[in-house]
Amino acid sequence: MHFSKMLIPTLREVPADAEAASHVLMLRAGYVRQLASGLYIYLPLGIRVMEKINRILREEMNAIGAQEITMPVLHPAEVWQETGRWSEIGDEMFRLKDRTGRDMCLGMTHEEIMTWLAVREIRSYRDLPQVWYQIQEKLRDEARPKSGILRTREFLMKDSYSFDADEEGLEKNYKLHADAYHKIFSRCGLDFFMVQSDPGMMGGATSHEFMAPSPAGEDDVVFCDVCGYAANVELALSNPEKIEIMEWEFEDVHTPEKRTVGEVSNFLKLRPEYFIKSLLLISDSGPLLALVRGDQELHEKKVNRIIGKHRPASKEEVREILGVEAGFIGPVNQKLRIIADACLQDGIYVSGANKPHYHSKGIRPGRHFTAEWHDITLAKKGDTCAKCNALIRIERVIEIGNIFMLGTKYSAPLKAFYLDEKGEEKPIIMGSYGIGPARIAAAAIEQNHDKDGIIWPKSIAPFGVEILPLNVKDAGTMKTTERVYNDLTAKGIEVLMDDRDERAGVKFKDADLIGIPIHIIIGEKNLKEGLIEIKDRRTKEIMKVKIEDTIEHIASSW
RNA sequence: CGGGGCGUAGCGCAGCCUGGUAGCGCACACGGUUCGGGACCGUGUUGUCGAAGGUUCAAAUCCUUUCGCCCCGACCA
Repeated sequence: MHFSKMLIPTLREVPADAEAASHVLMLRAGYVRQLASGLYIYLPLGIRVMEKINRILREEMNAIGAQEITMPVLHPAEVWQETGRWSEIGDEMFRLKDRTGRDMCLGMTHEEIMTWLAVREIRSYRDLPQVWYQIQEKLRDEARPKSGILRTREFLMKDSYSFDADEEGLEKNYKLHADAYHKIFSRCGLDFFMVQSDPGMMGGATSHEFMAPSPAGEDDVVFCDVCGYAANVELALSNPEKIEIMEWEFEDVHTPEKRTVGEVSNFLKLRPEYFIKSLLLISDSGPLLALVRGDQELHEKKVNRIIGKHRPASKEEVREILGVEAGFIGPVNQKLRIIADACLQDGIYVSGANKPHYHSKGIRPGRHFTAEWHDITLAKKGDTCAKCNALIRIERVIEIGNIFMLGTKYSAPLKAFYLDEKGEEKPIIMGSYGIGPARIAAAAIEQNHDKDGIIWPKSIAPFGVEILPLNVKDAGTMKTTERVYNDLTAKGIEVLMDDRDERAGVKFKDADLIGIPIHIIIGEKNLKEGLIEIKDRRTKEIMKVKIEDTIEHIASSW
């Protein structure tokens, strides 16, 4: 491919709207352009990268017996109404009506439609298992598109769905997908790992996410380097730092105008770890008190799993329900249901005395109050592993893939049943598995770039080699360039030739920005000695090689 | 949806506070010199100042409304 014939609009300056490294570099190097918030145009270089990634996806999916099909992006509402998600999902779903007034939506995922197909085409246990996948656009009206192509409103997704007769079948397909995903992300040159995750609105019991470490990510993951425990902080279990137990006697202490843990802690000269933070929550079944240690944060999703939908009470509600101002509430003598973080079972604490401007010191959990004990705090630095007690690590990551065991969540309401060997009707057991190719590309850049530009892993680079003839007006240079270009092309290596009549500096800068892993530099001085240069984009090391040995050198480093 | 920031030439920005003929750099066009890390000199082209309404003799600038984009948070199959 000739550079001069390709649309590669590189930018010298950093676009004002871009923040994340991958976003800045994809714009500057001419891979994408933004149409509107969360909507991107992929330019020729961008398409090449996406196609490289998609090819790897297809190869690995086909290798586990998955079959590619395609699904419409426009869906009738009825299918989504049958599973209840039409009403469960809010503004994130793009909805519209067709000309006859029929409710429609744009597909944000395809469980319903895949199941719809399974309902019609799978009758017998003999038809199972099946794994179907597609690489198609998904549309979601994201509350906040961000970081370039990392979170967009329209995006490509490889989504596969497994259909099995029983749980063992599902587990097998789940494992096959987990293994395939490991291969896919390794082949794409990513640093990644698999963690336990919260199934969220997908439903189902077990799910894992594949995460690529990067400061541009949106999730935090807890790791234990000792036992290997890895989980999204959305559900990660951990033990807060242990504290020395103080043998205080129970007493009420005057704490005028001191309301927050910070204020009381300063006033009494006691570390926040010795406080119980009492929070009044309003759930569907009424008000209740949630207790966490003073240095901990309540984790809403964990609480959600215990009491269902809830919200924090307003200041007025606290006064109405508990009869005291928010800063002075505590667990002692409460008639409300109390859920408390498990770490509070041990120790002696300070908390609100349930009367204005007083706190109680010497509160002994179990004696002065009782509660339902759960892990309801957000895992944080300094906590120890819930499994092996080693110190945990927290890392920021980009979610690049996920796998869910769905069970019968979709097959039951949509009536996707099959007949087993005994002629009994049973629901199909399903799994769903997603990968975002654009996130692979973005994560690859986040993990592989330097101040000069992108450094693509070979497997997903838009071209294998870029040739830089420094002076296109020199006949000798161009003769050698053509020769090398043709030889490499004949070897099946994709080559970008910078045939523009530009100064050498411009070509070097653009080549570094674009990030093709190997550059072949052809200049007049070296040519006189029969040499060309091969440069490694990552290390910037340059090797001078005889013209006739070029192909061999490239091939051997492939 | 809450908080913050920004919309002026293709890109990056100044001008706004204190109203008075819209600027700078890059890019682009032409001429010349240059030619291995985003060259230099000269000449030139490019704008509904996001939009609407208002105040004023006069609005990029002040006021009101509105739209868009970015960041933080909430949310995120």
